[in-house]
Order: sequence, then C-alpha cells, then structure tokens
Amino acid sequence: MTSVPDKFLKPYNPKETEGKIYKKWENSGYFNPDNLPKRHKKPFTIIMPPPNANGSLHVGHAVFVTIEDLLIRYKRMRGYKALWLPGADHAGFETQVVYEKKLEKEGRTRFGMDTQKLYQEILEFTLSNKSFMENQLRQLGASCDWSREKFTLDKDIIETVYETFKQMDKDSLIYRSPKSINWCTKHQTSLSELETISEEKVDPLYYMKYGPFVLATVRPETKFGDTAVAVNPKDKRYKNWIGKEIEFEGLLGPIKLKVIADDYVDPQFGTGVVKITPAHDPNDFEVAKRHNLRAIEVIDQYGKLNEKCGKYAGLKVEEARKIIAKDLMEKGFIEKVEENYKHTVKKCYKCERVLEPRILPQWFIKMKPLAEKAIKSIKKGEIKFYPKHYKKIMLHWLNNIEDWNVSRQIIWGIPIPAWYKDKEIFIGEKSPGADWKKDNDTFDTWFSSGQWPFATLGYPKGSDFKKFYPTQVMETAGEIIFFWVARMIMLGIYRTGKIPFNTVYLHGIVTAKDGKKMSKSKGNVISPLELSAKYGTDALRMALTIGNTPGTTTALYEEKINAYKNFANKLWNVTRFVLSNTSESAKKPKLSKDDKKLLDNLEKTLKIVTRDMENYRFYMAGEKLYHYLWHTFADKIIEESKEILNGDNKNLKNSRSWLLREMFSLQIRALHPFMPFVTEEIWQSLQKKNTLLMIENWPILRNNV
RNA sequence: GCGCCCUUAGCUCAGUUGGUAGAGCAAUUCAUUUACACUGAAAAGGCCGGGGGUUCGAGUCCCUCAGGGCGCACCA
Repeated sequence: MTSVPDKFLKPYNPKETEGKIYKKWENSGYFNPDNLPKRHKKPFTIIMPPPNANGSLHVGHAVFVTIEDLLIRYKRMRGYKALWLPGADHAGFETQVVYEKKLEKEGRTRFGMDTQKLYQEILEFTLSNKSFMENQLRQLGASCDWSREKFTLDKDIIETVYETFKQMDKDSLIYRSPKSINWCTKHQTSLSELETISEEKVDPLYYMKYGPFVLATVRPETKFGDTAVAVNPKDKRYKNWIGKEIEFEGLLGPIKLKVIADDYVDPQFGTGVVKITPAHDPNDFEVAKRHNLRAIEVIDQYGKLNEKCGKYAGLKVEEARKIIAKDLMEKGFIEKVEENYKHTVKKCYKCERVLEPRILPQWFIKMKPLAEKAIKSIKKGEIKFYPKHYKKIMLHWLNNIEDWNVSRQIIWGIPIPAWYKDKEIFIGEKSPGADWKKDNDTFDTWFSSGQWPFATLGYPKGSDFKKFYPTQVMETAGEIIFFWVARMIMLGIYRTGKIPFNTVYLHGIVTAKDGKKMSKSKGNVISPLELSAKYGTDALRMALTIGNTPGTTTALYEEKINAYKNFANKLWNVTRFVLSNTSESAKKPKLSKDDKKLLDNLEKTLKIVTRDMENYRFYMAGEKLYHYLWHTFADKIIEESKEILNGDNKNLKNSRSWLLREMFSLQIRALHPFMPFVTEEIWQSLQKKNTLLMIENWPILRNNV
C-alpha cells in the first residue's frame, strides 16, 4: 500500500493545485516543442487567435483556450511536436473605441489631442492589458509556447505586413481611389463592409416635385447635392426627357439638373424617377461614375449640413430632414408622403449610429483574384471545416466578395506606408523626398491579423515557418469567419502559395442560461476568471467542453460548472481509494477472467474516445470519460472491489489491486487534456518516477486508432 | 430576396455512417460514521415542432408548413 498524502483526505482544492502545477509545466520547458523528448517528431501546430489586448478575457476566450489546449495536450500526448503559438492583438479600431470611452469618462476626447501622445497612451494601455491577459491565459491552463509569443505590433510582424502591401502593389492588387465609403460620424473613420450592420428602419418616403417630375426619396436633406435625375432607359413615360435639362425652383433658388438614363433605376419603384446624389449615396456614386457626373458634398464629416446648404447649414442630418420636409411641404413641393416606408440602413457595428456614405480616397484591395484561389483550395477539400456547413457559408461569401477598404482614419494601428506628392504615390516606410506627404491612416486591424499564421512563424526566412507551416488547426469563433478566417486563407495563399491551415474548427457563442447573449448592458456577463477561481479551472473547462458542439451557441451557467467541480472531487476521492488499496508495482500479475474483461471494456471505451478526439467530437469524448469514471469505475468496479480486496483469495486480490491502479492511471491520462490540473496533481502521487503527465503517452493499449 | 442553423425529458443540451430515445441539473423515494454528502441505490419523466414521403425500419434521409436564431445582398 502506498501511504496516502494528507491532501487527499480533504476535498479537492483547486487553489492549492493550479498555480503550482502551472509553474511546474512552464518550468519544464515542454510548452516549447523544441524541448519535447525525442519521440515527438511530427509537428502539430495551432496558432492562437490573438486576444484583443484591451480588457480582460471573457468567456469566449475561455472557450478557445479550453478547446485549443485540449487539442494541443491530446496531440502532445500522442507524440506530436505540439506547438501552440500565443499572441496578442493591438486590435486597432476595437481598442481605440475602448480607449475613447475611457477618455470620455475622464472628460477628455481624442480629437485635438496630440497624436503622438495619444498613441503612447494607448500603447501603454494595451501593453498593460496584454501582460494582464497573459496571466489570465495561464490561469486557464493554456499550455502554449510563451517563448514564441507574438504581438501584432512587433517589428517583424509589421515588416511582414508592409512586405505584403508592397507585393500587392507590384501585383496591382491594391489601388487608392475615391469611392463611396461607410463613414462613422462618431468614430470619424471609414469602415469596411463587414464592420457595418444592416438594420430595418421605418421612415417617411417623400414624393417631391422636381420640375416636371415627381420623385420619391427618404433623404430630402441631400437634395442640395443632387447632380442629375435618372430614369430607366426603357421607361416610356420619360423617354423624351432623357438628355435634356430640367429647371425648377428649389428651397435655395433655381435648380438645373440633367436627366440621365440608367438601368439602375427601377421603373416600378416610386415614380420611376430618382435624384442622383453621388456624394451621399453609394449607388448614386456608381451611377455618377458611369455618366461623368460631378459630386457635390453637402454633408460634412460630422453628419451636419455644410455651407452649401444655405440657411440649413450646421443642422444635423436628422433635424435637417424634418425641417426641410416641412419647408418643402409649405411651399407645395411635396405631393404626398408615404409614412411607414420600410428600408434598411447601414450602421456602425460599434456605436450603431447610421453611417453616412462619403467619398474619400482610400486604399482598397482587389479581392476577387485572392478569393478565387481560396475558393479553389476549399472546393478541393484542402481545408476541412467543423462543423461542415461553414464550408458553404464561406464559399458563399467568397463568391460575392467586394473590394476591401483597408484604410482607417484612426491613429491606433499600423501606419499605412504610403506617401503622396500631387498625384504621385509612393509606397514605402521612408519618405522618398522633401515634398512628400505621409498617408495619415492606419491599416484595418484584420489586414495584419489576416497574415497572422505565416507572420508569426517568421515567413519567409524563419526556420519555424519551414517546420510548422501550414499549421494544422485554426480554432476560433464562428462569428469572425469572414473577418479573420477567410482573410487568413486568402492572404496565406497569396503570400506563401500554401493554405495556412488544414482544418478550421469554429465554436459558437457562449450565452447565459436563457440563451441570451452576454453583454455588459444586460448585466449577465460572467467572468471566466471568477468562475475558475470559484469552481476550479478544470470544472470550468469541462463545462465549456461537454455539451458544446462546434458552431452552435452554448449556454454556460454555474450549476453546470458545479457539476464538474464535483467530478474533480470524485477523481480526488478515487485517488484516495486507489492509493490506500493498491500499490505501484512494476510487474503485472496474471489477471483474473473478470478483471481481463473489465480492462478490455475500458480499452474499448478509450478507443471510442480516441476516435471522437480525432473527429473533433470533444464534447462526446469528455462525456464518455466522465461517465465511465463515475458510473462504471467508481460506482461499480470500486464497489465490487471492496469485497475482493477484503477477501482471502490472494490471486484475485493481486489481480484486482493491479487492475484498479492500471485502469485509473489510464483514465487519468485520457482525462488530462480535459482537466489538466487535477489529473497532473493526481499523477504526481500515482507514480514515483516524477514524470509529468503532460508528456505521458495517450492511453491506447494495443492497436493504434 | 438569397442562404445557413435550431425546434428531443421541467431546464441546458447530446444523439458519428438510418437499427427498440441519452447525459447533466432540477424534482420523487430510499440508504447513511461510506474512498467520496462535492455520496450511493431505485424509480419517474419524451406521439424527438406539425404534416407528407423514401425504407423492412426515420430523431437521423427527402419534401412541405409553422416558430425561433443568424448571415449575405438590397431600390431612391
């Protein structure tokens, strides 16, 4: 019999274990694949989705840590050269928004602030969050290689990003031109299509008299920027007007507009006549391009009518609309109003203000050529998706891709390496001469994180790149499949000629028990760090694994976590029983018939569990192990063992004693990726060799699966 | 408008290629100095959203309807 350490006489206390065990792992050096024993040959790599370094880890982060750590630990035990490369994201716009809120609270604002000073402040804020978050990742048990940690603002990462931009310039994949872009009047920056949300809105639709025409519009306040009226070329009603000029009295005096014909106009809608306002409507902008119309800007960057609007100058769009509609009405310029007209507007995904279309020169990436290659790879099955249906979703998006605006008018980010002199453009970090003006914008943060897999591995020269690229699994939130996963695939193929990863595993959102999304305003946010402190990290991880199928939302609530806290304690008590009733002996006795059967049975279970692991069904693997340990091993096998161990038959006793320890040890090993802390702690008492469970063999007894 | 997902026990969810429905939590009854009350045993609980089809056989495949969630694109 082994003497039972005192700690097993008390309930399991995660607090006494976790910090100590994590240090032991970290000091062992085995998080770094280069330090793993010789049997670890074939690389298995996961690049961690770098958390935004602008706050604490939330449950979403806890999910990715749980799943990725589970995978990495499993593969490490199976003898892979397992690399999990951690990182942190400066998260351009996101962080700037967070910081602006902080400034607001302090009664300050970023506007008018010295940009250097603001940048320094945000940098300090980000770096302190970053180190804070690193410790939180440790608390969650992340067995990632800290020696390879990367930050999106590291010098080498920025170099890679610039290299990509220059390469794209050579390949004519980028252009800078004025286009109608999504402008947020609060955040004072343009946004990509993905950073907008479309929402249905009910507004009045005004039928306004425009000389001989009546036309329908929701935005009478933009009329000062009209540069034409358009009809459909096939519309017989207006055929004779095409090409002519109309003249009529407006609110600010006489107006002259050309009548143009364009297929864009739907004869069925309204009256079949449309006013064309190129500066403030993306569709009108396209029409204007086709017809060489000029654009007159009448709304400024703050969403206010400008000096071209006479007495209406200075009014905000919403107010202006009401006042102008009223004035038009009084002058008899409005024929009728359709009050409850439903249409969709685009809003800023952060502040949910209606976006104002504006014409600005921005850097765009031509996405079609990049998407084509990605589509080809995905169709060939070079990238597998879990769950499967995301493949379809991905292809659908790639097939309808638009050019990507990567310019942001914010200071927090990687500066765009471009210089201007008159109409000339130079791309490079350093000024080409005295009269050149620097581009003031920064890159969309996803432009840099889209290059993350090869950038972190030191492409093109780094030895890690050769060893670990393409990586094996990209595990992240389904929410960011287009923002991030799609762009990594496209940019990865573009830069390296190879897909960045073979498998995409997408987890769903974690919600509260009622299925509602957690949000600060609802007050239903639960912190993974608090839960881990209260119930133990292992319990939290089990709660996030079991019942969590890829791609679907999963509810997290304390009762569930508590159930797995009880399970950790069950393991603890089984240890107590096993230690006090068996001993660690080298030689295996001849097993009794019953015992052989029991071992076979466990072996079968472990094989099924292994198959589940290989097929990314962690929720099933975890549940099976849980169930086997508790309701077969503890409730049945241990119970019946008591009689055998207290009986007189020495052979049966020896057989059973060996069996219990063997079976338990196998289960502890299989449970390790799920519950790393408690299993490692138990392992330390279960064997005398002072080895780490972390690098033990995954328990497959005979045939490899 | 196009597309995706979901609907299974009171609650939260599983159910891999079609083979007589599962778990956790909750609720019920019983046990009690037991490795473990952060426990054990037993029982209870479901026309698997409705309808139709394929099949010897459907929670699972196909069609359709209803409800919920989400994505993409939109015409002033």
